[in-house]
Amino acid sequence: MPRPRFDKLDPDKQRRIFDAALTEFAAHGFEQASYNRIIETAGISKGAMYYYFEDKADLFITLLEFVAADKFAFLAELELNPDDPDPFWDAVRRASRGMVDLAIAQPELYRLGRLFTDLNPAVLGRRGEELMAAAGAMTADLLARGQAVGAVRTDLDITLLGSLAVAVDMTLDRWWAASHTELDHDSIEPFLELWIALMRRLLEPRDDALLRT
Amino acid sequence: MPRPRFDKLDPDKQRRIFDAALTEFAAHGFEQASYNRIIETAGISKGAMYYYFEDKADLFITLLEFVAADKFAFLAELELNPDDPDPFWDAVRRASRGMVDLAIAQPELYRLGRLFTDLNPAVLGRRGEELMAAAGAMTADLLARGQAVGAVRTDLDITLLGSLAVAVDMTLDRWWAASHTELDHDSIEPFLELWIALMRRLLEPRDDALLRT
Amino acid sequence: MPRPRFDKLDPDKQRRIFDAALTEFAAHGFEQASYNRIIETAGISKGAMYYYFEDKADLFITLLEFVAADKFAFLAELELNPDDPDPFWDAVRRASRGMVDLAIAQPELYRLGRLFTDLNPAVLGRRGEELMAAAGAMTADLLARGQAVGAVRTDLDITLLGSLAVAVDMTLDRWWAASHTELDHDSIEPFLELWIALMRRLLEPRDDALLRT
Amino acid sequence: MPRPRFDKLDPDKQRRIFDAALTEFAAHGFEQASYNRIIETAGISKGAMYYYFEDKADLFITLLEFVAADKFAFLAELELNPDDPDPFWDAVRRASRGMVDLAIAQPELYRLGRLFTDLNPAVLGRRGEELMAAAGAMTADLLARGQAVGAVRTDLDITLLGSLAVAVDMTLDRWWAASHTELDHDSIEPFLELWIALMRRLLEPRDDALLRT
DNA sequence: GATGAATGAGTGTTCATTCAT
DNA sequence: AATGAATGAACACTCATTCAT
Repeated sequence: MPRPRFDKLDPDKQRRIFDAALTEFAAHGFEQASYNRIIETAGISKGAMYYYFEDKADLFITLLEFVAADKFAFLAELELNPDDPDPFWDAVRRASRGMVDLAIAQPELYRLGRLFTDLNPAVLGRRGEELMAAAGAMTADLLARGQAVGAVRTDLDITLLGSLAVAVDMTLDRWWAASHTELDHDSIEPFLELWIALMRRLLEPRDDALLRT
Repeated sequence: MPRPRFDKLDPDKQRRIFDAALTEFAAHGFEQASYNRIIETAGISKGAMYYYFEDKADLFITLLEFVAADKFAFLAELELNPDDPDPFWDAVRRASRGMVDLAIAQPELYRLGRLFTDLNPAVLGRRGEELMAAAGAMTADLLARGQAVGAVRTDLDITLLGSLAVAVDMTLDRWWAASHTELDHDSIEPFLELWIALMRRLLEPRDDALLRT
Repeated sequence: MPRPRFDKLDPDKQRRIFDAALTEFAAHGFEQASYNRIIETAGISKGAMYYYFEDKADLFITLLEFVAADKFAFLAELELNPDDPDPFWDAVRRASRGMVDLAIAQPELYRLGRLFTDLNPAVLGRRGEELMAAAGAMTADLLARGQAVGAVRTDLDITLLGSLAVAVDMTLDRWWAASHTELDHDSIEPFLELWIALMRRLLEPRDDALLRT
Repeated sequence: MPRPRFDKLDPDKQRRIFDAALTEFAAHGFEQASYNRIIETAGISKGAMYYYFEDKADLFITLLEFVAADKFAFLAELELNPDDPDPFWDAVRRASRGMVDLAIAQPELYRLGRLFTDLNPAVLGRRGEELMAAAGAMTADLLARGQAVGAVRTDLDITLLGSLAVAVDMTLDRWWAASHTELDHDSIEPFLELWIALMRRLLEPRDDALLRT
């Protein structure tokens, strides 16, 4: 249960809990994170924590949901015209730049997102699966709109396309992070170009059409 | 050090240890795996285990090395002619089929390999880094040979290409495993065609050349 | 940190913990003492113990601090007149008798103090060093007051003088304990005379002045 | 049992065992030393080690005996004339300088000696007590000869005098080691003067004679 | 609503010693 | 005379969670 109680909690305590959780989860991942440590850092009592959250997993996905909420907001405002793929790729580029900025400005938050995609959804139970499904649906929605304007191939399962896009995205991020430890604003633009170019390679329609599953 | 003593151990016990370790690591990953549980499952005494392996990490990478040993053997026999990319892709297809067969026949072993690519090399110390470096070198070697026959683009960092290939590979595997829970031999061939087609999209030279890093 | 929670603990449990710790530490020293054994003897759960004390070292120095607290209290009340050494030696004699009484009445507590002087401060971290420094400062203070009234030589490093006094003290204690296994009140007075006489030999000013370091 | 077998062992192995033991014991003390580590460092088999030495304690005191053997050799050659204390103190000074040289040249060996004096003889059993008694007898012998020439007071138990001398010795050593981390040959001579002066204070006959026990 | 004391199985690892070969 | 495989209790410490108050 999302524990509606938590919504009514003193916002300051909410923030302290989320901050502590974010730091701990970002630093150690879900399984290695210590719930005790989070509770201690948040400066909240153990009983209270278990009053607000069922357990460690509950806190984790509540945090994820909270963070994910506005990540796909831009989708709602995205307006595209049929047969003109370019605005679609521009939107993708803007979204992508948003992620890069996030990675620089709030690396912990960014790491949390990464954690989520790597995670075995089973350990988080039904709510985890729901969240994953929601994220998948968002991606699928974006891709479907790309398909509508002819930017994205239609010969493959759209969830597979989504997974591939995410995988390539994460690989590029890791590679970029590894080769640019100091944040280097000049290299962001070319990186985004590379990013888009690879996405287009993967996603654009071409004459090598394959099985539709 | 893999504690050379282990080589001389009664093969039956060797197998029991490897089996127990494989099951545990495949099921929980390195960090979450319980060494105690492995020891208990293997039916060996604690002292004996520490007589054969320095610690949990030692067992883990020993197991990985053991498994990885023949994974890239096909590379040695790979002979290619200049300006003829097709044999390269055939070789890639054969290697890929080998992995798929493994995933079906020995899913735990296959999962172990997956663990490896996700792993933070830091937790395994120098030997872990060496193993990762070796795997990276193998991939880079394969790609370099692809470049030599014109099959693979030369405008990107070769380790990035390798990471992308691995990422796409794993995504496809996961997707295929998810959609074909019952092992379904008929769908393997089209899956491999898809696999190759996507790899070519990513890796083949084209006129969208980008930054060389 | 002595985990302030401990102060609020049921006094009976406090005593059981301190008793168990005192017995174990006095019998085996810090390193050889078994924290598990202490916990078991105290009849407390493992988690509870770690709730009250950070770790084995924390319990140990908390115990030491507790014991040391009133050991040097007499110093505060010590009033001496210039150029009259005798009251100084009387005070020293009284303090010394206090230690001897302690050794008879609570030998374990006494042994704990002994442990402390032998201890390598490194194993206890900063708090250990602080405690040792405090004890050293107390000794130095006492000696400095002895110097002020002409009872103590001024030609040697005061910390060296302190160490020598402690060493001679401990040697005498050991010797006396060894030769008087049954507590024998009649022999205490002559022992104290010997004690003072040897201290005077070591500490009093004489014409054999040496290097000042 | 001193395990006569050990005497017949290949001298090279003897040395390897003693070297390994010396290093380990000097570094960690008797209790914290790891017998396994010694065996491993010595490059000898476990079974062999237990063939030569009953256990850890047996190795330890065998090593101590071996080391102590020639420490008091100078006593045999010491010739003194009645009523002339000076040659006695000269001999003491020479012996003392020998110890200082040892501390500089072979600090591990020196630390071993220190270990011994600090040790609770109980943990080493009867042989340990014998060794302690022997060392005590040597010291007593030296002091008795000092008494014979009027250099040493005769009003105190000679074993107490010995213990005091050892305690002061060790305190001075520790202090000197602490204040001269870099070995500083110029400061050795004044240190020896201080050493002798303090010993004389403690040991010389004076008119403050006390109880004879 | 909220506290924090309490649990005890769990972690990975080291230990001195034994004994069949 | 010598090997080295094997033991399993012991070590200090962490864990997520419960529950009486």
